[in-house]
Amino acid sequence: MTAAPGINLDKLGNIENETAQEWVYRALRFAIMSGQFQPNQALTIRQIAGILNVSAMPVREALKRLTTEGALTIKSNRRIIVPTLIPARLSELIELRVELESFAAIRALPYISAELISHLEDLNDKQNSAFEKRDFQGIILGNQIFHRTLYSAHPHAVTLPMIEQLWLQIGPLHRLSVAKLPEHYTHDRHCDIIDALKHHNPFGLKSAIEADIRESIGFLTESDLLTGQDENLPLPNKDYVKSLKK
Amino acid sequence: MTAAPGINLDKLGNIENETAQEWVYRALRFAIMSGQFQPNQALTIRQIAGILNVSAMPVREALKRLTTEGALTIKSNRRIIVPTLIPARLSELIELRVELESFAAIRALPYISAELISHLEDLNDKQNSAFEKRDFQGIILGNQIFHRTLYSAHPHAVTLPMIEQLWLQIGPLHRLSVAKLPEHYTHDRHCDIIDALKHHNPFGLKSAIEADIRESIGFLTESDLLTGQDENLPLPNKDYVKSLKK
DNA sequence: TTTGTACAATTGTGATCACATTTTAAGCAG
DNA sequence: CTGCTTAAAATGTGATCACAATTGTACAAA
Repeated sequence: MTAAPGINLDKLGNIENETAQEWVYRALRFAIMSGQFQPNQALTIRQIAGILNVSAMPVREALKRLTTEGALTIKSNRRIIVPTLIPARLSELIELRVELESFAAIRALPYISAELISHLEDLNDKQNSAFEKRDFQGIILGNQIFHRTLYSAHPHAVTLPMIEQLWLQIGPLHRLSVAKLPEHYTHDRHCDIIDALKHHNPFGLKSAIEADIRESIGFLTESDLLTGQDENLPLPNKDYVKSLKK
Repeated sequence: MTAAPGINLDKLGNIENETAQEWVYRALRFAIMSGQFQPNQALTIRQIAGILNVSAMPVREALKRLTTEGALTIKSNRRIIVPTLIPARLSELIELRVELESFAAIRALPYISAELISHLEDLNDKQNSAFEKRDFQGIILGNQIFHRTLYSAHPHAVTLPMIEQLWLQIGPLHRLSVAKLPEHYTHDRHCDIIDALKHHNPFGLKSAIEADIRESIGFLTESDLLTGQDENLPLPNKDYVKSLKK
């Protein structure tokens, strides 16, 4: 944990042969996905470089990559900020999460082994204990590891990178959603998921995944949202269509 | 069109206030998506910089971004190449395309206007004339514009960037698939799509989209594939799961 | 207190250089 | 012609500098 005005950034352990740029990218990605950045927060190259003790070069490449993934936004003045989600966009992201994660789970179903199921049960136990301890970070990460482990069972899971991209885009709201979770948490949907896996039941799996997603963040669409407009949301716009008509 | 050993790269027109990096990114992305690069082809920073007449800096950022999107692959020796798709992976990408594009089309359905439908008909006419002229580039781009226009009808189409990411990943095979298209082309699926739009029929829309995708590239999975193994395909692997078990 | 202006600091971008590693080419022996 | 060694060229990465544009701040005028 590093102290800096407004930026809360962990230094991740180095992987051998890893470039500095890759390391910075992982650190920033981890921070965003676990909800450590606030919406509308500005990220500057030199500041991050100072915190992570590298030159500006690796940082700017990492920021550009995250911008491409929709995790960050470049404003018109070229400043890089954490995007603010408008409700309509968040709603679309959640619908897409339901679609993609159901798809990935059902695709992984044929590859689920008994060992993997017991492993998922372990992961779920850990997350439940994190929940009891009100360890928000543990809840967020535990939930991601659970889902990632499930979808990764498929040997060619091309869907997983896209799902993680959605997690990234919703990331800045994650801390808020987890803080509000106890109000909406009624049933352990992960158990439903595991049950569906045990019975090789694709329909039950799909509905359990959907319920898990909606109960964890779906309620955010109805209120609670920072409604600050973002001038540079990378939205596919009607202007594009109009320009084609001309 | 620029002459260079093995690299066929158009210079796109500049957009006002566009950074050099963004311009290079668009040019490379366009080239990949329209199938101008061969699988396994190496792309070097200095060579591209020379062709586009910019310094190395914008090029490396653009290449990094495309790597993040799965459009390019970094080999273990850090060289950047156009990835070679193994059949299993291509098959997964096609399934995901069907899923995502059906989803995007149905989501766009409520926003379809009469003008948009007539515009889609125009686009389809253009593509058909490109087909008669055996203009491969025109077929590829026309098909993408048709689909992009349809999905963009939704004002918050968060799905479109992901769909384009899939097009990017399949890009290197596009030229091959279009060249083989006449053998498999039997019916104008775009007309089916437009009909479904006119009747506000989501089920017909979904099946038309699916048929369109499968008939355009689906047959590639059965043969024709360069089966050269790629040592660094960014596959979510079982090793990850195993390492979690440990 | 509020408003306006000039100056200083900060920002992202692009270019260039140094360096370790890898690839290619050349040279030579068999 | 083949196989091996060695030198030269090329490559990606990281650091640093210059520059235009933006932002922040201090100070003066109302």
